[in-house]
Amino acid sequence: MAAEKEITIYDIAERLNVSATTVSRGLQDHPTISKKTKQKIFDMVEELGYRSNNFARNLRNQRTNTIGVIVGKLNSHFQSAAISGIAQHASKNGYNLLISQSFELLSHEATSVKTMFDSRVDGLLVSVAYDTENLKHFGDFIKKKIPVVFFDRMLSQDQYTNIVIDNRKAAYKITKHLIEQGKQNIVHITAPLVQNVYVDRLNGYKDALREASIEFREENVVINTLSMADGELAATELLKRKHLPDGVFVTNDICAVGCMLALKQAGVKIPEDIAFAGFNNDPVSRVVEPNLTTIDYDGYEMGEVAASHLISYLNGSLQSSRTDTIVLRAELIVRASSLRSTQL
Amino acid sequence: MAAEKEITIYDIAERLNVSATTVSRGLQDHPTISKKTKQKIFDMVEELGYRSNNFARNLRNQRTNTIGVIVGKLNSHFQSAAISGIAQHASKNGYNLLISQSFELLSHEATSVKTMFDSRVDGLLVSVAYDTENLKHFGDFIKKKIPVVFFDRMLSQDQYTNIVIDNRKAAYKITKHLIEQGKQNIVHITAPLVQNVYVDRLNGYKDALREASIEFREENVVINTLSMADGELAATELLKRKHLPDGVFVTNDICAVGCMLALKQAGVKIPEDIAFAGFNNDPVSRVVEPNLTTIDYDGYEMGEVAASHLISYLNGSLQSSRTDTIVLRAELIVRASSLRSTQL
DNA sequence: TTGTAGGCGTTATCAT
DNA sequence: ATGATAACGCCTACAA
Repeated sequence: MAAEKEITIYDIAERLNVSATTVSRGLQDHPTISKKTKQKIFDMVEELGYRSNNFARNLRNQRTNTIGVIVGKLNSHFQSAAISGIAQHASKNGYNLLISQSFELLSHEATSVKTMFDSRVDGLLVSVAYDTENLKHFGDFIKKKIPVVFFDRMLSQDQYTNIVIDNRKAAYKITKHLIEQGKQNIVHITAPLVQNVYVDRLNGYKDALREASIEFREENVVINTLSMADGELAATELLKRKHLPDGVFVTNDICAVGCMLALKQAGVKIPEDIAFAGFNNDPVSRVVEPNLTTIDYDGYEMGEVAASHLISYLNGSLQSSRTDTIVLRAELIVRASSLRSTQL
Repeated sequence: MAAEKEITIYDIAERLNVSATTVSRGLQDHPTISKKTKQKIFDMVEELGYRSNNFARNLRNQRTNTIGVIVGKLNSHFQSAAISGIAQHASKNGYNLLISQSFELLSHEATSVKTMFDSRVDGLLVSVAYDTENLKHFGDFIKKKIPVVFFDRMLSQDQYTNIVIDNRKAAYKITKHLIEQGKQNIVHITAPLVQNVYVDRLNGYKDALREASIEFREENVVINTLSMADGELAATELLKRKHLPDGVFVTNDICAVGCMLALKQAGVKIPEDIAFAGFNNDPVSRVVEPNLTTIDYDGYEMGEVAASHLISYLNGSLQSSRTDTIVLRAELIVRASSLRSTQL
């Protein structure tokens, strides 16, 4: 495949009548190389169109300058925003990205982890799959002390760094808001209670109920995989109930929208009959009618923060504190889907 | 950073009392190595937890097993679906991905191309930026005969392979549909007419007008960057016109939705006053009310096809035909935003 | 069927 | 301030 021969530091050295060592050092801005020599080197680099060979360098340096990223699905608003933030920060710092998706399945995730390990990534950024219950499959990384940073979802405070939001508080705030609108029988639609994300949100929901002296009822918690179709299914289930709920808090905007649309089609008035709240501030939340009350948090920022922490570890500036938990901002955005008509 | 020493083929060779050459060959399933020896090698690989070092291999082999991907923005429905498809196919074939975004700017794109070149990717998959007018910045790749495959957007039939849809025909079909609904004064909202994608869609739009003997009018073409906000801006502009259009065909669902929402807020009835059509079948097209008529085409599939073609080149099975243009399926999806009320 | 030897391009060590 | 040398781990002519 390769046509012409690649220019190496030897070619430069030869033209300049210096050693390859000098060229190598000059390229790295080593202090012991004179300004004049460095200038000559850089000029020759330009002239010959030299590009350094990462493989030789990585082979020699035992590091790859590559960060592995594992997410559930690339094509969700939140995840792709996070990747975008990661990509931005990584490329700014000279790191390449190896991206793979788990399709929200532990089995795929484990395979990806192995691939990443075999590719010798310098570190890993992960948002775990729905059904990931423990972190055993990251054992190789622990053993080799390769840093792993989890973002959005987390399983353990102990061994890893996590970048998250305060899910419990956010869920509390949004549930409280629904209660303040006069709602008493609030259904909570969420994903399997494996991830802290969903456990915490459920707890926040319970906190708000408790505060308002509303009894928590098990049947008001609906579990699915938070797709739009799941939202529609949930709607048909709700419609069969003897007592319709008067509020629904879904842990994902897309699913909330699916549910809202199906209920509307069945003649339910939103927010009068049932008030709605979602989570994530996905663009669709401003398209659905009425606009969806939600929790806003910034995937792009979360990606940036996760990448910047990982890179700090890699650069040695944060070696000692490998188990931070960083909590990012998340805020309630009130829209028409949850407001009494008098407020509209 | 690295703790314990890595296992190499030499370690395996030593334990087995064979040469490293034999191990290397065994690992590659070379025909001249006996079945028995191969088995012993694989067993020892398992026992010692050997993983091959890509850097050494790449250094030696002069290829990277890495594919570069450049897209406009990661966080758009279409692009992330495409990446998802690419990632899937690439990983299945043992290729890594280097992903970067141009933010729809030629300047960023050119930088990315350079980075990719310096990273010595084996090939490139690109969806060019809005303002990319020529492919000069891919010159290094041509010179070195490194294959580049363009998807969705394309600039030239000659030097590269392109994976596209028939944009002209799709635009023709959807415009014709609007005309069949009785619309005569149809505005076309699109991106700068640099990309074939937008030129072709404009031509399709014109084709349909011509066929119906409707005069094409320059002022009915609105150019922006197709964001939701751009759609809102376009709406205010339309509202100022002496004669409101009775139909709008936008080359992107997100922008169409922004425009629809703003018009609705101003009291315009859709589809009675103005019928709407979009492009891409983004999920929001089924959320907005009325649901948006659009053109469906599959980003995931396009990504897969693009990746599979590139990989075929790389594997040598397609060397000769480096300039195919593959046209994928795209179909009209009619929804309420464009139907006369009698049809509803 | 297996082994020997050299090189891919870079950088660290030790020397000058 | 600069150089010679070895090593990173793998692959492949050539030899046996």
